[in-house]
Amino acid sequence: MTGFYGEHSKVWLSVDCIIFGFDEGKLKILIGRRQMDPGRGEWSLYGGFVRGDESVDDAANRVLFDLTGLRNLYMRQVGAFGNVDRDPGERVVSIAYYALINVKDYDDCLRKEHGLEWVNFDEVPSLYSDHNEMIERARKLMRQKISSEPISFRLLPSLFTLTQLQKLYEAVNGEEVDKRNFRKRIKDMDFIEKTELIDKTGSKRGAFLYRFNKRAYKEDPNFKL
Amino acid sequence: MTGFYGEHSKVWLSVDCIIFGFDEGKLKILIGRRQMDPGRGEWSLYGGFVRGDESVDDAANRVLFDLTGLRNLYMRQVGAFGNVDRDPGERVVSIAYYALINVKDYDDCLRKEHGLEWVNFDEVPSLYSDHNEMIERARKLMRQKISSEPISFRLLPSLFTLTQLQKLYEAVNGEEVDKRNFRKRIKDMDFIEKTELIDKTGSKRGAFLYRFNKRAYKEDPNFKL
DNA sequence: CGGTAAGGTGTAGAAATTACACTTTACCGC
DNA sequence: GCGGTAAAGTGTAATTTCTACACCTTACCG
Repeated sequence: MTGFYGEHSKVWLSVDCIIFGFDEGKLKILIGRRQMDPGRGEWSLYGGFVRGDESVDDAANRVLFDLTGLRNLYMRQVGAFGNVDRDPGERVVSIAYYALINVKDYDDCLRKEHGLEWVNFDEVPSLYSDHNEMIERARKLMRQKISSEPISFRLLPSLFTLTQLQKLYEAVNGEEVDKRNFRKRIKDMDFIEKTELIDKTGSKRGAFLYRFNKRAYKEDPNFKL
Repeated sequence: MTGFYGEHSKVWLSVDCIIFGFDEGKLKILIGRRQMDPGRGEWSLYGGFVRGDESVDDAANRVLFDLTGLRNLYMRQVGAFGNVDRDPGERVVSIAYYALINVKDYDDCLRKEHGLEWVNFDEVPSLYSDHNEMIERARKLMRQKISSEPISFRLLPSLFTLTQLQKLYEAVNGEEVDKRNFRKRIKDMDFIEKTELIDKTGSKRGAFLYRFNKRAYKEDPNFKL
């Protein structure tokens, strides 16, 4: 309520994206070598500046689309990072977002064009500026959400096996869970539907493929894993 | 990583504070009449602009101190609010913070000087711009935190009765809890210490006063309410 | 000195969570 | 074609946690 509109308080605003993927039983994020000064060449999250004619959320969506060619990704704000010297050049305040994508949906050429790499979340190198802090906070938030809302399916193909789903939870939470207890909980959620299809890539025997039924979830949104 | 430093992407940055208090068995927040254009006269959160030489967190702390005269308040970021037209005048992106204070610690003269009022959380009027959204998100976050971390004591005097503590939880969660079950959970937490002091203001009989022992909590940080 | 209003206390049933081990299946290599 | 292998799939009992529930105590007040 106090304050004033004055040039001296203007800042550049950017968004930075923590893009989670899940592959080969590991939680991954997308990082690349920074292609601008300051910090050129350092490992970094992918980001962009907020334009004058778009909301901060829109900016994040734009940056994500630019990067992945995908719309309607699951995306949530992590928060604002606003230390004075967080950008060695100018004052830039950044709003971090995390997003979930199915690695298979992401065109690998596009990834290479942007010079990005999937790296295991727990082998992330030292990143530019405060980006390590951002990813830590993103992971905490994602971990909370993934156990109370059905967002895990955003990290998997639309058809998945229970073993895949379980490994995903184990990767995110960093601890193993009992197979039978896990599957018991799955059975309680009718919106996780067993199909007649079988995946043979993961085992000789083959495993039933399951599917998340969004409509059924909306009617009885009781998710807990 | 893409992007550029360009004047057209600069914005004003402000902080807005959701200040929670607890009094007479109700959860309250501080709001006032906006004293500047645009929106002069509307109910509003208390806020301020981020200066060039301070971090966003520092700005929130400064604004809180300016308002309350208190340091080291419990404060957490709610998030960035960045719709293009959220401020009817200029483009202003705001970072919301919530803080917890013990109403008794807050000098009432200071409150009046700033033209602020304590209002019951569930009777908050329509506020300026997106401030209602901010307080809703703040409450969700606070509610989560208060059940897993010992921050409730920030809303109470350093000596409090179990009934006070229980009423606080009931107010925040919006549902009543069983007295015996509540007290059972308290007994499990050794860092909530019974003193020999008795409060006679709340009842004829008098109730024992309790105290939060921070040091003991650190040794065994198991909080759950 | 009786009424009143808040403080304080324990137990039993229900529900949720955890621990735990063996059989099935299909492919692969010999 | 047969044994080895590696993942899929399945149920029960013990423990723990959560929930429901009612009565006596105390000190002030009129």
